Amino acid sequence: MPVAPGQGACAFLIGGIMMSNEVRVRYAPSPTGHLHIGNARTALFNYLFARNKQGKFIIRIEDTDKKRNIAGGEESQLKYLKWLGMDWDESVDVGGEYGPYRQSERNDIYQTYYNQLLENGHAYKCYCTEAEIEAEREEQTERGETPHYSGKCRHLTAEERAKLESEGREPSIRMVVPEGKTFTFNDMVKGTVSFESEGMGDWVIIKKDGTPTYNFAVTIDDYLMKISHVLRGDDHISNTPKQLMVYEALGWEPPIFGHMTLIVNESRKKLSKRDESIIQFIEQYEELGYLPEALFNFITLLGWSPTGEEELYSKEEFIEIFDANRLSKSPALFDTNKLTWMNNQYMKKIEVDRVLELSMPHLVKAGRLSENLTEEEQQWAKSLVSLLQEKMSFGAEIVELSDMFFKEEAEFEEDAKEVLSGETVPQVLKAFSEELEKLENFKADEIKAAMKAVQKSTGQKGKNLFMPIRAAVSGQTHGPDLPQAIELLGKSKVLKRIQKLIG
RNA sequence: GGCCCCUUGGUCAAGUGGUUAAGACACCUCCCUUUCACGGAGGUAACACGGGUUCGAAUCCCGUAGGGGUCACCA
Repeated sequence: MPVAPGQGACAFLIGGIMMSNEVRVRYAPSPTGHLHIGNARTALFNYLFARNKQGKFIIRIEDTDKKRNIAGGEESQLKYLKWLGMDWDESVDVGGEYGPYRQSERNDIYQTYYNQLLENGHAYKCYCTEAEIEAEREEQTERGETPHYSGKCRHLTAEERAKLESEGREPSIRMVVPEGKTFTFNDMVKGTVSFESEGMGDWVIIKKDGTPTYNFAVTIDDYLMKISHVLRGDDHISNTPKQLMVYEALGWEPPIFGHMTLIVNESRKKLSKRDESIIQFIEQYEELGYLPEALFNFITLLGWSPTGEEELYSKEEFIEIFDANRLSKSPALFDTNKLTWMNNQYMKKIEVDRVLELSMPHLVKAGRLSENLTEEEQQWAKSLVSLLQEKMSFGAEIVELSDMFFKEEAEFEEDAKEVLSGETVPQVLKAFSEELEKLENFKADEIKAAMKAVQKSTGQKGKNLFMPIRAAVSGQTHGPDLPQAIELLGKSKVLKRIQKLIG
């Protein structure tokens, strides 16, 4: 069966031996910052694709721009990939047979190949200075042309080169862009995409400082690391022809490319790091007490959809059902609202102890609890979390949800004031406080019984019974299960609040 | 501006020539619960526009409009 160009073969014959073409994909972060949701999604789809195909998932660190690398960037990237639940087969930390996995350690490798390109005439040294190029660009712009390098160093003679070098000029190396050529590839998500070489301009593959540029390093590495599919963000699509021309110049078979849409913000633009409408770093979600499995689930459903109607999946299920053909072609907006809902779905299902773990740091930070709790306090905190668990969307929410339990006095909302102005309220509260006084243990079931007693003695029931009590005790008309909330509040605080109202 | 890509409810989205155009979030209503919440049942709401092709188009083709991406010795 013939295979479409650029499709790559699933299997091919070498010397009569059937070699299976293993799926090898990579996530290639540049350690310039923390793990971003957009990058996390790219990593996630690569991971899912690899695991679904029983292939390899590789992480390569793209640190060719020394100026932009930040301390701890690499560790942070790996840490949060792991936190989200991913694991990998080859990388800087676990090694692998195609290393090194840090581009800054592969300079000698790049050298081999740019020398090859220099020799076969696909690349040349360029002695232009930054100022010269800038001037050229300005001229072109003034003339209304699309700025691109003119290629003036392309045909330098050996003498001219020697002269420029004797002036102390450091060369960069540029790719010779073939004229009148169309680069076409079959994109896994977009279908057939093509670019004309016209107007591209001979681009730099090696900077003056000797380090490779992104498009060059990526090509060499992807090939040498036997990457079978390059699944990356849409913003890389216009880099593809540059990379294709390197593959071609070196006589290599390119991988299959797939360009996934970007995640956009509320104004439908690519997320910028400065965007404040959306929390952008995975680290921040961890800090806020989100669940990694929920985030994993949510991000996977951004730009990809399963066949059925179910939306909640575990990592294992996603691996099972992942199909790159179902990647969306149009950009997705990050809907915080839905993430919140989804995280709550997971929150309701996990063990109380885990919710407690997610909540404690926030209670401590808010000054509600101290770090070292007595056995009794620990128990109380656990009950509190357990009571609020089903309402929590993420850990940090515990602070506002538990507000009423930490205030000496209730703060009354408008609705609550209205409830408390009811005619029958005083008698209900009075009766209730008398019932509470009698209680030995002050446990939820006793409290519930006390309410029952109040109902009998006052004749008030339903809303007329519960709302005044809730409002008096919490200052609100909404909240968690009343008897339990009252138990947690504690006898003295509850009585004090009620007595204050009935004078 | 050049090049490339995209366009189904407010949002995420299913849909691959014939459907009453799924489902989820959000919103609204009702039911359940002696309160609240949970849960359950309903509801409002979409194929950007204009031409073709076809017996038939959200689906195919061509335009138009809108949006986005990218144009570095950044990745």
